[in-house]
Amino acid sequence: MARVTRVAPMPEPIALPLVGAPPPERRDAARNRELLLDAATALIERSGPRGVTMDAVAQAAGVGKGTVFRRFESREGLMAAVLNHSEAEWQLQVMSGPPPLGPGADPWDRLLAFGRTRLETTLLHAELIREAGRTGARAAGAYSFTVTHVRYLLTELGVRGDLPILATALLAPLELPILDQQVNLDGFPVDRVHEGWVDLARRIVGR
Amino acid sequence: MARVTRVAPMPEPIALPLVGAPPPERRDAARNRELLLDAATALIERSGPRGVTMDAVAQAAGVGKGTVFRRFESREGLMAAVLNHSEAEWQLQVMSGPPPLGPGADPWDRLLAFGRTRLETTLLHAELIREAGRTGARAAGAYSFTVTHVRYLLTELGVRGDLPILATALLAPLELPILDQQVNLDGFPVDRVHEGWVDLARRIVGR
DNA sequence: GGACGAAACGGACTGCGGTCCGCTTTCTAT
DNA sequence: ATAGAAAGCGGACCGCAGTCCGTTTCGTCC
Repeated sequence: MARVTRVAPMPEPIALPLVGAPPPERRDAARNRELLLDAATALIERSGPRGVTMDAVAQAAGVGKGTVFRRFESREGLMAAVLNHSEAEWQLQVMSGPPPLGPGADPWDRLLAFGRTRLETTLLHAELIREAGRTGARAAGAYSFTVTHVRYLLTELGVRGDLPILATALLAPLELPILDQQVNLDGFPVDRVHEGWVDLARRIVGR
Repeated sequence: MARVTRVAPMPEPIALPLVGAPPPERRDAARNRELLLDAATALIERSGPRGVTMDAVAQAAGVGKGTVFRRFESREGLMAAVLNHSEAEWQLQVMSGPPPLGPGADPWDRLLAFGRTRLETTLLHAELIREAGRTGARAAGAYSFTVTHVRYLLTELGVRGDLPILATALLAPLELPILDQQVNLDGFPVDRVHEGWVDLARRIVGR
C-alpha cells in the first residue's frame, strides 16, 4: 500500500507542541485508538450497538481489554466516540456545506433545515445515542455545537431574550428521549413531530 | 403494634374482581412487594441510588434475588417504582391540592406553578431519575400525567395548534438531561433556567 | 546505540445485573 | 378438609463492564 518509488520524501509535518496543550499521544496509543474505533464501527454495523461487547471489540482490534478502557474510559465512552465520528459529517454540512443547511441562506431557512436534519440524524443514530448515554448525546462536542449554532441563528433572526436558554428550549424536543417517546411509544408520525417543532420555532422566533 | 382487644372485627373489604382487570396479586407477592419497596427506599436514603445493589435490596427485605426481579423486572424498574412513590404526592398536589398548583386558580398561574414545582421536583430526584433510566422518567405513569395536565392547561388558555406536541415541547426543557446540562455542567443558576422556561411558556401561550 | 523513565499494554480477576429451574406457597374447586 | 394447579420463591449460575498490576513498548537524552 505504501508507495514504492519515493524519490524525495516529503518532510513530515512537525507537530510543534502548543504550550498548555496536553502531551501528544504515543504512536502505539494512536494506532490502537484507530484500530479500536474501526473494529467497533464494524461490529456495531453488524450487530447493532447493543450486541457489541467490550471483549469483542478488543479481540477484533487485536488488543487487550484494558487498552479499550484506557482509550475510551467506558463502554459509553467508546459508543460516544463512534457516534461523534458518525455525526462529524453532518456538523460539517452545517458549518460549511451548501445552503440552506450551510451558510449563505436566510437564517430562518437555515433554522428549518437544521431542525429537519437534526431530527433525522437523531432518529437515525437512535440506538447508538442510547448506548452512549449521558456521555454521548450531550457530551462536550456534539451538544454544545448545536446550542452554539442555534443561538447564532436566533441572534441573526433578531430574537430577544436569554438566548442560551431559548436555544436549549428549542433543541430539547429534538433530543432522543423525547422523540423516542413521541415516535415509538405515542406513535406520532415523524412528519407531525416535525411540524410541531416548526410551530415551536415560529412561536419562539415570533413569526 | 396490633391492637390486642378486638371485640367485633371489621369485615375485610372484599375486592370484587373487575372484569377485564388483571388477576389480583397473591398475598405473598403483595407482601414481598411492600417489603422490597420499603427496603429499597431505606437503602437509597442511606447510600444514594447508585450505591444500592439488587442483592442488598433482596437481603434487606429478607427475600431471594429472583423475587426482586420478578416484582420489578430490572434494576431500573425498581428505581422507577421508588421514584413513582416519591412523586405521587406531587401529582396529588397538582390534581387536588390548593391553588395555584391545584385546581381553582387561573390557568396561567397554574401553569407557572406547575413549571416551578416540576423543575424543583426533577432536580430533587435527579439521581433517582437517572438510575431509573428510560423506564422511569418517561414511564407510563409520571410522564403521561404531566403531558395530559399541560395539554389541559394549554386548552384552557386558548392555545391553538397541535397541543400534544406543544405540551411536550414545553415539558422537554424540564426533563432531567437538559436541566442537568444547564445547571450542573453549564453552571446556570436555577433561577435563570426557570425564568427562561417562563419566557418559553409566554411565547408558546402568546402572552 | 544504550540506557532509563514514563506511558501503554494485556489479561486474569472482581462485582453486579439478570436468568433459570427445582421447590414451596397460595388459591380454588370439590 | 383435601387435592391439584398455578403462581411465586430462592439462590446457584452466567455474561459482561470495569479494575489492577506485572510486563512491554516508546521516546529521549547521553
